[in-house]
Amino acid sequence: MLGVSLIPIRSGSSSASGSGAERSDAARNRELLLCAARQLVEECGADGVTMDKLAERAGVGKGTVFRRFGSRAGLMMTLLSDAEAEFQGRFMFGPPPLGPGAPPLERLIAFGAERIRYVMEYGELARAAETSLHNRFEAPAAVLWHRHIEHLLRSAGFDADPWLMAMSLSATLEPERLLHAVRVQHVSPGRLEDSWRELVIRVVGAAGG
Amino acid sequence: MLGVSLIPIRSGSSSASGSGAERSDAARNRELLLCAARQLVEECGADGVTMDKLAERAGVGKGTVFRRFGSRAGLMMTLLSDAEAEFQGRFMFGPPPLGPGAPPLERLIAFGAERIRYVMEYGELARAAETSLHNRFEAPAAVLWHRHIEHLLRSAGFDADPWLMAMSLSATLEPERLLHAVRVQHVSPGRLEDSWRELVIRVVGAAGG
DNA sequence: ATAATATCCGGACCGCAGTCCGTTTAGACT
DNA sequence: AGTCTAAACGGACTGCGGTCCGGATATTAT
Repeated sequence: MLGVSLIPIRSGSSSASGSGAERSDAARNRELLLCAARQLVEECGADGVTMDKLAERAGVGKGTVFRRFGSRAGLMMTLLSDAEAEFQGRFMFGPPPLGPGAPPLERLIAFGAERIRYVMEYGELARAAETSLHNRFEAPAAVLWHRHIEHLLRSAGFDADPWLMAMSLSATLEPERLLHAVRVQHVSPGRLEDSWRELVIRVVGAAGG
Repeated sequence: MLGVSLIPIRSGSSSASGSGAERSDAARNRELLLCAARQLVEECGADGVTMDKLAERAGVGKGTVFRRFGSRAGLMMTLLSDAEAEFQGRFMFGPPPLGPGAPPLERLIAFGAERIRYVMEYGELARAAETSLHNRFEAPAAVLWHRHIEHLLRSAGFDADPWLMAMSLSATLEPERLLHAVRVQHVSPGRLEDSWRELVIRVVGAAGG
C-alpha cells in the first residue's frame, strides 16, 4: 500500500510546523523570491537563473535566498513542487491506465509515457533540481518514483530483484538523458515512448506471472 | 565492423599532430601535470583534486593546466585514458566472452560485468570525467560503448530501435548510479551483475533471434 | 649567432554556489 | 508603550572552474 502521504516535496505556502508559525517578513520574502524566480525562469530559462540575480530581483540579500531554499537545487524543487504533486497524484490515485485499476504492465507503460511528457515540459527545471550528488537519488520525488516502479514490477510478477530493476528503469527516464536525446539527437518523444514500452514489455513479459 | 580506430580518447604522450611537434617545455609541463595529478588523486581522491591545487603542485600557472586539458573533465579523461583503452581493447578485440567469438547475449552480459568492475575501480575518475553536460553523452568513450551495445543488440536479433535500447542499457551502467548503489545503498557488485544479466536476457531474449 | 615568430606561460580576473556573522526586526509578554 | 529574545536579514567572504592577455621562450630561417 506504500504508506506514503502525498507530496513530501516542499512546502509551498503551508505553515503549521511544530512550534511557531512563520514570521511575516519571512513569508513575504518567500513570496517575493518565488515570484522573482518564476520571472527569471521565463526570461533566462532555468539554466540562466543564478542565486545572485534572484536575490537582486527579489530585493533581498543573498543569504535570505539560501536560508529559504537551502541550495539552487532546492529552489528548483520548490518551483517544480506543484507540477510534481499533480503528477504524483495522477499516478498514485488518478484514473487508469496511469492510476490504480489497470494491469501493472499497462500502468508501467503509461508511467513512462507521462514521465516523458513531464520531462519535455519541465525538464530543465527537473535537471537543475538534480544537481548536487546528494539530492539526485535521495530526493523524495525520486524515491517515490523508484518505489512506484518497484511496486508495479512486483505486481506484474517480476521476481528477480525488482529494486535494482526499478533503478535501471528509472535511469532510462532521467531528464538529462531524455532532454539530450530529444534536443541534441533529435529523437521524437513518441519514439522515446515506443522504446520505453518495448523495454518494460520485455522486462516484465518474460516473467513467471 | 564499426570503422573506429582504437582509443580516440586523448593523447598520452604521442605527438605527430598535423603540423609541427609539441614544444619541449609543453611536453615537460604535461608530464609534470600528469604526475602531480596522479599524486593528488591518491592523496585527496578524484573529487578532492582542484585545478588550483594541481597547478600549484606541478609548479605551473593555472592557465597552463587549462590549456593542457581544456577542463577538469578533460583532465580526468586523460587520467583514465590508459585504463579506458585497455577496456576498449578487451571488449573489441579480446578473448570471448567479452570479445568477439561468443554469442551476442553472452558478450552483452560480460560487457556489463566488466563495466561494473571498471566502475568499482575507476568510478570516481569516470564520474568526474562526466561533468559538463556536453561531454557526458558525446565523449568518444561513451559513444563507443553505445555503439558497441547497439551492435550487440542487433547481432542478437533485437529489431525494435536498438539505438534507443542501447541508450537505456547504457543508463543502467552509469558510474554515478552504480557508485551510489554500492557505496550509499550497500548493494554488492555481484548483485548489480545479476540484475544486469537479468535485464539483458529479458531484453534480447524476447526477440526473434 | 641572431632575428623573427609561433607557441606557450602565468596569474590576475570573472561569475558562480554556498557560508558566516554582526545587525535588524517581528512578535510575545508585561 | 516598552522590553526582550529568537528568528530573519544582508552582504562581505571563500573556494571553485574557467577565461584572458601581456610577457617569456623554444624553434626555425638566415
